[in-house]
Amino acid sequence: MNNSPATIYLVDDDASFLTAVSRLLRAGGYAVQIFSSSAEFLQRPAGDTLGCVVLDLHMPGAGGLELQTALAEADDPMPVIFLTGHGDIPTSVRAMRQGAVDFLTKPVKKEPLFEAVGRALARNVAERERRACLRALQERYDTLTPREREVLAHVIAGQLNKQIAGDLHTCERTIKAHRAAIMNKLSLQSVAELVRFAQELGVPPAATSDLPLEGSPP
Amino acid sequence: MNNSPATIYLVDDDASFLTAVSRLLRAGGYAVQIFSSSAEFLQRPAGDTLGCVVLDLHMPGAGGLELQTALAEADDPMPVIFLTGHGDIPTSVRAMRQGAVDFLTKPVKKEPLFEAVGRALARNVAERERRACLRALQERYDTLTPREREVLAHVIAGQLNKQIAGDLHTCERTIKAHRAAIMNKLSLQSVAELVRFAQELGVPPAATSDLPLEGSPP
DNA sequence: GCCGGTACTGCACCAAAGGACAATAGCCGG
DNA sequence: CCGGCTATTGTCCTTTGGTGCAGTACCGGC
Repeated sequence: MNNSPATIYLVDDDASFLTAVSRLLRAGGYAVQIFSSSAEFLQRPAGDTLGCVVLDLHMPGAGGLELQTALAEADDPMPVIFLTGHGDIPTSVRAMRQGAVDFLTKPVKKEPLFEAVGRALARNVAERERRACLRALQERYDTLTPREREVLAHVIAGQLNKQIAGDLHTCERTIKAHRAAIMNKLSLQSVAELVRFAQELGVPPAATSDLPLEGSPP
Repeated sequence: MNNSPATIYLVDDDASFLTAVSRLLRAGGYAVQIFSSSAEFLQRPAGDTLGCVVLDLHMPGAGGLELQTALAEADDPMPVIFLTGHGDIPTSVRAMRQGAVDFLTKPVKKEPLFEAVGRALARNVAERERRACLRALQERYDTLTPREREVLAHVIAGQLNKQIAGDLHTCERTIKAHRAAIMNKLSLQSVAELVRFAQELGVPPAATSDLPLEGSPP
């Protein structure tokens, strides 16, 4: 199943524990990188590989929860598994609420660890896929000129070319030109696809001055 | 803040605990209903009020986690808070993973309980709003005839009337009629709105036989 | 100063969508 | 058996959308 290189990032201040767990994980076919503090982990070269983080809770400097918070703000956050010797229920609850995949206690047995790692990696795969997809869409959107984006916003609001022209103080023909450019650049065939495209990216529809009154006031 | 009647459903097999906590919650301005077992709670008259559930973990019959699972399958699930005397970390993790709002331990202090209840109710409000919105949309969708739904699926796939007619083995005029009926019944003005409508409801676009080949093969 | 990109605009033409009016056929309940 | 609903189809006409061709204007860079 693991044809792509999955890396487990182990962060713990207990050296003997690091070696023991890393040996276990490597035996399971994972690449492992070890860090003895939060700071050390945060300074790692920013590789963009599939992986997850296994965190101790109590460490000198920033603790596990702080590190988790810091990680969550990355633009490509990896799933976090806690693995600690001195956990309590409130802490585990907080960790889970902040999105941890699991919260395990030392000494850890093989099966729960591997089960958690498996789930974490599965989640990371899904998230990465999702992000890659969004990035691809965003890249296409970025090729649009500012004016085209305005027109796009009005189109996905369901406005007619005529209305858009009114709102943007220009003529219908111009809107048609922008519209054609938009569909070309995004290589879409229909308004339906365009709406879904924008929906995915969270592009908001234009505030429609869409009162069903005939004729625009001067 | 609580102008709508929020009800807390307390489920615990310890009678003295029930009275103590219910008194505490009532003093905080909540309506409270108490149950001494999972079975008793599940047999309550199905009221549709704003509320949340506070569950003990260990009870005769179905335990808290089982009850949580059962609750999650209701069509109007209430948020769950665990409140137990004999919890451990793995159980709290499981509870949180299954969507619990919080996992508290006895004896419980006032602030964490009220904080959890507040969050649970806030979540319930948001969920109910969301569900009400979806129900409203679904109701409108339900007024469509089967044929109209087929047409809808093709429209939101971005197909032209002509193509839809081909796929449904009928003529373009008929599609236009259905389309008009759809827009009327749903009181929508544009394809863009229609696409968003369908998206919200999770109506899938029709599998488009949309190969850009001119002329349909006989 | 010329080039290229962006925005804007006009005219003409065709395709697609939508509304008005009308009609046929099947099915169901009273 | 009839009236009402759904599904279907037709014709005619108008409005919208999309495209080709053409031309103007502004702006930043080589």
